[in-house]
Amino acid sequence: MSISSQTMRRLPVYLDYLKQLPRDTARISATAIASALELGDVQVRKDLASVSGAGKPRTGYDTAGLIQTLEDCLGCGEKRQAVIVGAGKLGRALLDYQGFETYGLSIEAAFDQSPDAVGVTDAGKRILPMAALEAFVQTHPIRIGILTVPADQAQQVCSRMCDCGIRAIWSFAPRRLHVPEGVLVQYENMAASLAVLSSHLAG
Amino acid sequence: MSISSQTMRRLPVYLDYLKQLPRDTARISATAIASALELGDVQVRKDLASVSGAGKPRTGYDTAGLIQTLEDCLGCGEKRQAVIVGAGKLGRALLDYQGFETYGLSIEAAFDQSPDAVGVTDAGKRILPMAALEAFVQTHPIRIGILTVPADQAQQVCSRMCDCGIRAIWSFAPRRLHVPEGVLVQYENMAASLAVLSSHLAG
DNA sequence: TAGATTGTTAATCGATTAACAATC
DNA sequence: TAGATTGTTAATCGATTAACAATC
Repeated sequence: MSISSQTMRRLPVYLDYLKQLPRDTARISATAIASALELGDVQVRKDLASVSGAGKPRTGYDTAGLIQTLEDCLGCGEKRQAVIVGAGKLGRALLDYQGFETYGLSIEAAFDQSPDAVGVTDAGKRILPMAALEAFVQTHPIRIGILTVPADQAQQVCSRMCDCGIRAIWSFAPRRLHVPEGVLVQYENMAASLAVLSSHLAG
Repeated sequence: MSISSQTMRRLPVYLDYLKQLPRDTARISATAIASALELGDVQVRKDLASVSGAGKPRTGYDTAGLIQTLEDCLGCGEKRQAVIVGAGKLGRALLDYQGFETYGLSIEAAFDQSPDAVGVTDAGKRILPMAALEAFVQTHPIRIGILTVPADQAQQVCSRMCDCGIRAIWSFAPRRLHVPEGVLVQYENMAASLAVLSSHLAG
């Protein structure tokens, strides 16, 4: 039974909520989670059922157990290695951001075509020249590529990533990408969010 | 007739695509747009119909006219002013990013509780102390607040934003926010995208 | 036992897709 | 005219919500 992508997107929201609860919260009900997160209680129960199945009538879920289950499901325990291509402001911000480690993502290095960008960041992460991309990816267990290059270079860099074996691409570039069968592209479309905000202000 | 939020999110995607076409592309069909963006042609036609209605059978849409219509609809012409609270790496990256100007968003200043953060960025944008937030928002036409503080400060900062008249909040903090009636919160949930990527690699 | 909660089955809702008439 | 394309109406699909039996 595969988990729908809508459910998958809510799992880290539940996990964040559970982790910020007081330490002594031994049990928690779907009803309580739903009310805190402003979601439907049936939706929460259904989402949790799709990964856990350990809820008990009357008492709810064991908090620690549920956190463990969600972490397992999101792969927080594993270390999934990624590289970033495009060491502009956004690329460097993501590179130095610690928060993704919580979810098992470790960004190993960034690459940039500009010789000026090459070096080491404040957090001690390496920025390497573009020419080093293929060798680096092939000598490390890199499976995720993060794209923070300008739109007009996105397809070209994406193709290079796919060619050296990257299986999942997280793209911040506003451009639809063409990838081989089996490679997943996840678009982080900031302009889309902005459009929704704007239409609220206008309407 | 109000535009659905799914459609609204696709409008900037269409706009980006149209703007990168060769200058001499006088007309374009929904079929062509759909095939380039890997969407359904009926979906594109329906989205465009909801804002334009200027498509002509056999010839398609006037490219320049469609760009203009989309820009109007997304408010690219207006200047919507925003502030950022939280001048960490992500906050500063967004502050200095030029790309949002294209969509009519102008980030006027950032605010941070740490005295060390206060100053001026590379791009010449001001970072001010938190105490200056209310006065700044009330003396400028700020309607959008961008939240890039840690999760545990998000609600408190969000409330201050709402209190001084901000009507739309774009939050990068992994925390559900409670806002008064009429204020829109748009969550940019990076962990959710990461979860989808991870499940692809695992599954 | 009574009551709160889970998990499942059925109904609803919204968005996408298919079918087709209208038009240039 | 013939053919490509638009825009609309109906059908489908997926996700959310409501109703309810099961359980501790």
